Amino acid sequence: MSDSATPPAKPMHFIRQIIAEDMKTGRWGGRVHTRFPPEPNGYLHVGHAKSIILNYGMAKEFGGKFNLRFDDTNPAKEEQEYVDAIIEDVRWLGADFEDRLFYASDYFQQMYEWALVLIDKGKAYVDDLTADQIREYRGTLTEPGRPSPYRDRSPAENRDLFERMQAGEFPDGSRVLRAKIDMASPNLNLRDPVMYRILRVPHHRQGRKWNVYPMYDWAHGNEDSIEGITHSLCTLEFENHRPLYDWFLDQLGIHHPQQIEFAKLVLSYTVLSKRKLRELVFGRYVSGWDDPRMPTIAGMRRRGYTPEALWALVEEVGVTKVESVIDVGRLENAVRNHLNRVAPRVMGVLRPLKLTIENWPEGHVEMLECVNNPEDPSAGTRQVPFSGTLYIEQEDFMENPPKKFFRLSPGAEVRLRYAYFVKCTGVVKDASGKVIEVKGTYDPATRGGDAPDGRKVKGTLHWVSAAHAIDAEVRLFDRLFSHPEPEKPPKDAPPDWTYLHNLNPSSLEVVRAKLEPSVASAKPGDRMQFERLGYFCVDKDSTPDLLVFNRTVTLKDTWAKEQAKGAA
RNA sequence: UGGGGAAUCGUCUAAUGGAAGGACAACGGACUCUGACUCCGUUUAUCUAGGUUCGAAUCCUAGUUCCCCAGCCA
Repeated sequence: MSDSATPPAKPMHFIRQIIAEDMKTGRWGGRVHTRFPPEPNGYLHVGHAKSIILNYGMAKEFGGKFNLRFDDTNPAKEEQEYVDAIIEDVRWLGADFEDRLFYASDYFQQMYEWALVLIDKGKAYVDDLTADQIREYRGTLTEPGRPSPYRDRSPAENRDLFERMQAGEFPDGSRVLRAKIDMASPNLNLRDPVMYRILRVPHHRQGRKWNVYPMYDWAHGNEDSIEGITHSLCTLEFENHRPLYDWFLDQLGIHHPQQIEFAKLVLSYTVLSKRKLRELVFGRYVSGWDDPRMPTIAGMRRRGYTPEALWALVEEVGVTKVESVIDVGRLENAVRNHLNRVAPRVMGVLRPLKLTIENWPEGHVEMLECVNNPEDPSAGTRQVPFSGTLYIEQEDFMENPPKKFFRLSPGAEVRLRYAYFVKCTGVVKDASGKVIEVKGTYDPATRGGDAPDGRKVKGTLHWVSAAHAIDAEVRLFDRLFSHPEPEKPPKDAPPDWTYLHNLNPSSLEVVRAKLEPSVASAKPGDRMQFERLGYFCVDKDSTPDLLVFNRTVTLKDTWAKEQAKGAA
């Protein structure tokens, strides 16, 4: 086998395998057509990102098509705001649905006619039982259900009643249309599932045209069939629904896609259920759906995560039927990996400490050349001003340093990145004894950062020139929850315990930072590395007077880890 | 106590009867004008018990654990 000519093959996860096999046998006439079918009742999160990337990725890989389809079958819950947000998120991920933006509600007429077909075949009936009665008649997990007294109405009567349901003659909840399947089935989904309910409310796209709205199980296969979907990918909890998906399509005798279930992506240190995400937003625990601490796509985008990183993560964790929890560290790592390659570097000081160079010529300023991205020579260089009054990071100075502290301390010499070697000669303290200024001297021979005498220093510090630095607000984020599985109650949980008790009280810290002047022209959405600190992204809250940054993710910090070990 | 799924390093994932491999994490080291990146090395796994086989993560039998299902939500 040749070595270099063979690109690394993508892992043959089971869905890729099924599709590859179908392509080989020509099962769908050489077609692959997938879809992402969100309900517009909330924002998309990282779990949806997996589904989007999987669906679009398979279509793309096999030369097929991908649809975005809103499953807007429940007007009571759905809103245009969510439609708009979802479209933006799907596009941002790079999932190109071209002109195939669809709405389930556009198929309501066709579904209605198909329902009449089932009625005429004696496979569906109108039931007058109340919701409670239906539940009671359904039986339990271990006992079969009983037939509704209305189960054997004639097709003619059912047709009349169903048409009058749609005509608005009956109140909400008074009747439903049910499929006539098997009240004794061990699969509860097959015990005469409801196909339509009366909901005399306006639909966000259809207005008042409909008084009956289809249920998921009835609608979904129809939608897939109408669009010519070949592989209908969904999550594990729909496995129990597959027999019903198949039953409806078989009864109708229409195009019948294959439903395939996979395990959804779950992340540690966060929650992903729509209900809980809503609660975080509307309970004001976060600033909104796009709060950078949220696992929503909008939140991740605002925080500075990239689509490439999300794609890499999804490819790395694979696609299986095993329910698993992905360590959020893997996501962060994927983000670092991508940003390391593409993010320009700048210097910024998050917690400024004044450093005065005592032997620096009064008023003198030098422009120093700094590399924009060592991983990408084509990114070039920039000039950064250096002077005798600087800011360095507070944590880069210690008056009484521990062993292996390579940074500045009295008598120690360090390099200021791209600038000069500096030796600490003293400190200035305030009345409380806190160090408020560090004094030092520089070695003029080390301009650019190299000592001609071959002398080495262990530490290199980032810095900004005080007179030239710009101020910025920087938002530092920590995990929203302090527990890897925030929904899991502790052993001694009080009765009123909820996952909100695991909210991390210090997930947000805001600091005033000093940044090198080249950053002044940055625009919202711009991403960059602050050297030695992490990756940062300009936030939309920025004003002409003040840039606001979100810390996307820190750099790996083995020194911090070392210290944590010492502290423990 | 019905039905449907799933069990492989700490985590995620390969293997399709023929040497249990990779990624992340952890640990140790090299390199370094970012304690970053990169590179090298180390530790750690087939749910259990039987069986078939020259050979089992894979096949068979019995069991165990976990997840999903009793919405007029999707």
